[in-house]
Amino acid sequence: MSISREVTIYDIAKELNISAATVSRSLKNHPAISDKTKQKILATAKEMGYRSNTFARNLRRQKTNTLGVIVPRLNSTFMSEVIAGMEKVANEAGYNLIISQSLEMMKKEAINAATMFNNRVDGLLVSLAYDTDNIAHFEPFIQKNIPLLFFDRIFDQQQYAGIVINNYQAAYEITVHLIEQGCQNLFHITGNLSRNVYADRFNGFRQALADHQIDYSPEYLLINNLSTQEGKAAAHLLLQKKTLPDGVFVANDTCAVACMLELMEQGIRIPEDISFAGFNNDPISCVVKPQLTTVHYKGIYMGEIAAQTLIKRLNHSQEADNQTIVLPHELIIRQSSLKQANS
Amino acid sequence: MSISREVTIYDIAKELNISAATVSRSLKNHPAISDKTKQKILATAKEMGYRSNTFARNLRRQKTNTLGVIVPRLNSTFMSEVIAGMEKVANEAGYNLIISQSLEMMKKEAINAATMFNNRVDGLLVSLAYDTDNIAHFEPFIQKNIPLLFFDRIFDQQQYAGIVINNYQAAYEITVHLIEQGCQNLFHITGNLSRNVYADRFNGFRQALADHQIDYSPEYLLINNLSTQEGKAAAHLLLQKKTLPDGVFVANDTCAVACMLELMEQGIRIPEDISFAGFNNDPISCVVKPQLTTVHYKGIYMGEIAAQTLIKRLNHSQEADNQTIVLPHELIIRQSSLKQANS
DNA sequence: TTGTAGGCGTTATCAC
DNA sequence: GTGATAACGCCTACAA
Repeated sequence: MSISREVTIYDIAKELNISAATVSRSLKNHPAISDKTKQKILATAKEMGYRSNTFARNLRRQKTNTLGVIVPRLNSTFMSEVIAGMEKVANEAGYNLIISQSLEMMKKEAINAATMFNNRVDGLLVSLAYDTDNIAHFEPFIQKNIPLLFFDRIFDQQQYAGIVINNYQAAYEITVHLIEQGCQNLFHITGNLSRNVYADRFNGFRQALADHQIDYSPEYLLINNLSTQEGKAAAHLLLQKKTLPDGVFVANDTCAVACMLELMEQGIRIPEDISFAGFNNDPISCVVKPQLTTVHYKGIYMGEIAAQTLIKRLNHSQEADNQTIVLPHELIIRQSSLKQANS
Repeated sequence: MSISREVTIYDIAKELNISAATVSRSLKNHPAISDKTKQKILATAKEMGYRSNTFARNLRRQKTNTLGVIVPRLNSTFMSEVIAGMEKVANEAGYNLIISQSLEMMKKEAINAATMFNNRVDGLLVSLAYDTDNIAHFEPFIQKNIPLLFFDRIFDQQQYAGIVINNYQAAYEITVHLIEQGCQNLFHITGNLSRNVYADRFNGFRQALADHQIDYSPEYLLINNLSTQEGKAAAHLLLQKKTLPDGVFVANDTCAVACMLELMEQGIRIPEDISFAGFNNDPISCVVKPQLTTVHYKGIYMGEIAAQTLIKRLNHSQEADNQTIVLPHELIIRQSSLKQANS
């Protein structure tokens, strides 16, 4: 099967003995063209198998109708929900999504950003990598006034627009809940404290302790990458302590569940000996026994809002509000993972 | 901050008093250009903040370096792994990924396909929607000889290239395993039988029964959308049966776990009363108690292979083998969900 | 209401 | 080795 040349507006024009300009206008439904001409052109276009050439169009209009997305990892429950939400909104608004993952490395994030820049994305949505400590690699976007929007893992809330939840508040609430269940000896497991999500959760945790006259010591903090492996390791670390904590708040569910299961394996009773709380409301959190108390926030929704906000900024150009948007969260109390309820 | 015009190869040419052609060649490291000139050009290009214009390039070369991906849903554990794998391979090979979801609707799948076509993707990766019963909407790709590759949920293995696992074999094996554990009264829950994955799993199931002289009756088959809700509903349906099955094979883990949990809620003992087996090795399958026996196949790997295969076809043009590739799977036996082990 | 013409930034083909 | 030039397909002043 030979690859026939693409049909262009010139071919249509020639076929109908009119100008290419008229064809171009008709195809975009320009008001100045008579209905009869339009009709005729649309018909022949379809008949000849015409499809508009996005590049020529982009080249001409200096616009791509494409949004770039950079996330730490694509294969996490939360992130896949976010992406799903973004795709939905973008698709409905006629935008395409170019997606890439930094694999939690600032270096790859920078490379991805450069690729996005060269691909002339109209706007960029970013959730930062684990070790990103500056955003020089996004400078080109800022300088060229290409809308840049962070979500979830944002950068300097004051200076750069972002979509987040109130991690501080959520952590505070869930810690208070643990305290109200009778925990006095609380432990916190979280990620890199230079990422807003983890720093905020940690601060919320500390404040809750302070507000309830519970001492905090650095001994009660463990920083790891929040993976299943590290959760398991954390369990063993806990077991080596002189006094076992009676409550553990982990900054994500994956790690919380891994830690919980390993402790149970080692004979610790949950929640009788230790209460647990996680973060994210991952499906595993309600399947595990005992079920895990956690913080819920809707990934799909965050993705939708992020895409909407970016697109709005694209349309209304600069004057759109550059505020950081804080989405709601919700405590999911699952009594079975908490002390009081079962004792 | 004013948006300055983009730097082009002409600007560089003018700056250095050479021709644009030379600049173009230098930037692509053409061998015919002297090292000295190259050096000079590269330096000024960087200095002037030049970035190549993808559209102009694409327009000229009739190639986009972009792969399209259409999946049923982005927010499933399996699919996010697949996408992660694809992104990795594509990225390394210098391709971008445009991703969209059909939300399990053939109609949306068709719209997405049209968008991909208009965006001139160099190739297309597709996992079919729940209700897709023909692939007329991919005809334009086939006619234009644009490589089209199905994965996981493929179409007519004989005629169209695809990446799959041997669903038949996997289902056969897991069913035999249930039988070997002592199950005599087996039930199967699966999805739309016009999708290869579900049809094949069903056939494997039936063959295993036949090979072990176990009767099969349509009463022992339930077709639903394999969601959590339907899993729960399935549990109640089972409870209404005159005789409870002693083994259930569900075509995915999500539904299997939901069904299991609901049955346990209703007082059924797993695995003493009913053995369970699922499919996919979703994280929840090893967190749930009792753990679920299941079939594992690596989403990331499938994504990588799919992208690699497509890109290979892109490079070696037509003569590449158009065979369907069957990837390995693995039975994950978790004794606790199976009768014999505990009884 | 329609047509003309020039340019968007690159690269391929010829020349030299 | 390097330069001139002509597409690639579309859009949009400006003209008619």
